[in-house]
Amino acid sequence: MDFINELNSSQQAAVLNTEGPSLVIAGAGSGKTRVLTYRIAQLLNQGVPPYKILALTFTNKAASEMRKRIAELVGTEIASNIWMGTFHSIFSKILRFEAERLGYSSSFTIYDTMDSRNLIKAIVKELKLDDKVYKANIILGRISMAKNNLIVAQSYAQSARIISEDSSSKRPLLGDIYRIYQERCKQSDTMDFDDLLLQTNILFRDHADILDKYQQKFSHVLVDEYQDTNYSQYLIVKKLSELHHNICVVGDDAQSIYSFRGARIENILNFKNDYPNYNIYKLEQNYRSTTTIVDAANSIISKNKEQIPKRVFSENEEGEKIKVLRALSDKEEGFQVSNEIYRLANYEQQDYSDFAILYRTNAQSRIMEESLRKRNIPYKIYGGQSFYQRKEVKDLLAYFRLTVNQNDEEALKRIINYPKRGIGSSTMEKVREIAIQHQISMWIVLCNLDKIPPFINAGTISKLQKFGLMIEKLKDQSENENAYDMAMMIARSSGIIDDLSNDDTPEGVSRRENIQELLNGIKDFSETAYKDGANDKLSAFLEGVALLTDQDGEKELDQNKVTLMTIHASKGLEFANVFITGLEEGLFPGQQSAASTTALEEERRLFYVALTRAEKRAYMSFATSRYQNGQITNPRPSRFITDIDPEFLDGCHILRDEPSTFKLRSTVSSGFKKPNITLNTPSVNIPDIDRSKLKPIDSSQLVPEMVIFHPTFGVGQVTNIEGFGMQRKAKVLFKEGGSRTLLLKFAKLFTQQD
DNA sequence: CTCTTCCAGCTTTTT
DNA sequence: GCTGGAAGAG
Repeated sequence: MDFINELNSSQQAAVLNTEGPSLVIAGAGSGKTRVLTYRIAQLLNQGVPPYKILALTFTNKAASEMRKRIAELVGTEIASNIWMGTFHSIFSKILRFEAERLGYSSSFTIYDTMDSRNLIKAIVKELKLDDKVYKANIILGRISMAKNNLIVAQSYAQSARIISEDSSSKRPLLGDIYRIYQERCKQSDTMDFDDLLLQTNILFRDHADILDKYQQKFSHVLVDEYQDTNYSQYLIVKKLSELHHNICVVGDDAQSIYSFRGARIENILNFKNDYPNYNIYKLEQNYRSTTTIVDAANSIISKNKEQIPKRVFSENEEGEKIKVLRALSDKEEGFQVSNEIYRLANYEQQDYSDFAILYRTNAQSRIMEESLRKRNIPYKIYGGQSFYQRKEVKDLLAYFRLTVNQNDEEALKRIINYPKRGIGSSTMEKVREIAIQHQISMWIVLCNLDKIPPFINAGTISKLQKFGLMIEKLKDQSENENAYDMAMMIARSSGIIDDLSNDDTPEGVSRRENIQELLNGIKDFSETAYKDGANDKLSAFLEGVALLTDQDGEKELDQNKVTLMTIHASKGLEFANVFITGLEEGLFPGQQSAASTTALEEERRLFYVALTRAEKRAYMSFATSRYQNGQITNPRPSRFITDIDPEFLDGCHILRDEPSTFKLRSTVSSGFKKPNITLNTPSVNIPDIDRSKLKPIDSSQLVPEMVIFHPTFGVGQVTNIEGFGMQRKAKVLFKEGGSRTLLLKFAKLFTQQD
């Protein structure tokens, strides 16, 4: 094991002490992945069989990266036998083995977030509830949080705290929705993402023999990014390692940035209580960044209260100070950033791939993009819609899902009328009604249309039957044909290929390319599986693909392009030069975070993540005026800039100028711009209009404070006008119905005749 | 049943 | 400023 000598002493300790509970605190840039991979290699060297090692990550990317690096140390064959993957993929594998115990079949399909949301919308509609109150996103969020905390529908309905929360938010029936949602998932033989963890917990809780089997099986459990685990994940890991106690968690509490999706920083903070005889290893030497960057990052993160004590340091050169850039507007911010990139690229021979522009929200990317394009700087935006989220890809995948699992209701609803077969929503509502009456899935209804009283006219019935027969036939063939042949057959016989080939717009061409890419991927899968003697059927492909997101990032990364991404997406990456943009109060830290200390601490950790991405140079930029949601705002510079010790900053004098500049600016702007009124309650002060004397008014004549009449919303007063031409909008406070923004291109407005 | 029109909403994101 | 969904028209 020569590689041990490449490690520093704390890294060595973390790699070599493989027995008992271990907590590895891995500061930013401290060689975390290296320690984790070497530790696994060390276990293998000690004679632990690869199939007894369970290594859990959050992303597929992290898992495949680690597998690759372990393969370099111990060979592909051994590396491929380690149980290494995301929480979701590993436990969906186990759930498929044990599905019958829970009342699912081993070929259950997986609902993505969109499927879950659509199902909730359908349930809200069926219950005839107001979808303005029962908003799908809120309900989904509540259900997801409940599941992540192991609160099943039954306990949800019994919890006093939850009942009072839901009744005070005027959603007393949320528990019923949760129960029906879960029943429907079960009936459809589907699990959502949270189920993969929740059902694993239920499996281990209710079936001691199964828990015992996996406790025996996994002699060593390792968890990456432990600070990002939620309660459900925490408990699975805890139970699995109860027998051998060989649990090793790696993470950095200072980089916990996912509480909004259920992550609990307490899991890592309280590790010492869960495993009192634990060993702690602190990887504190940062090999990535200059001392300036590391020290500046320390100076800001030290303001957080809840932390595991550590002292991250760097032995690299001091490097340049962090440059602060002030811009007059969001556009100018983009201009300054791209100018600086242009300068460094052309006069200091830096590659474009050495730059990253980071931002808090995706909405900020557009303006950055525009300024880079004007300067002819090549760039690549990460994030946004991933390949598997695209409509055409999801459509084809829905056919695959239905072929494998006919009860998959969301897949059925998605494709029964795509391509168009004349089966509309009213027909589907009838089918759903029958399904509810008989407590059966919609697919069973489709299979028994002949026995059903004639609610539906004969023509539509035959359309439904034709669709059912097509799926039935595909199902039969899928048991013999390989995934690729099946996929081609489905793409053709469903009519998807015909439908897309009629579209020669750029979007249509891109859709065809995406379908082709998916088909290529399946071909690859089939061939590899056949070569390896593995299952090459469509169902096997689907099991793997349901939990995939972007994997095609790698080919793009080696191109010479500037990287644009959210700070969240940048976690784990590094760049020579990093621009942290939009450092303004209300944006970063966000408006929402200002109220609570914990939220603010998380924003601060997010800032810490952003800053520690930089190897050589870091920039922090802010604008004194910015469009947010189509509204112009005059934000103040972020506290994150002012909180950093000024000795690390270059150009912080512009901050000292800021208060007066800001005051001046806001006085000037208030001279021509009325403050935005966002009251939801009608104001009594709006004068009435004599509705018998109305005359139409052209949008160009509209001015703030004018009282107008809208055919739908009635009398209101203009509070704000903005935009030009087609985009011109007016914000109007109506006597009844609160404030609304009207696009003047469409709105027909009237005013009183003089 | 399908297409157009008209808004409302809007952190972060993996699986 | 863009997108997705709902409502209303064809």
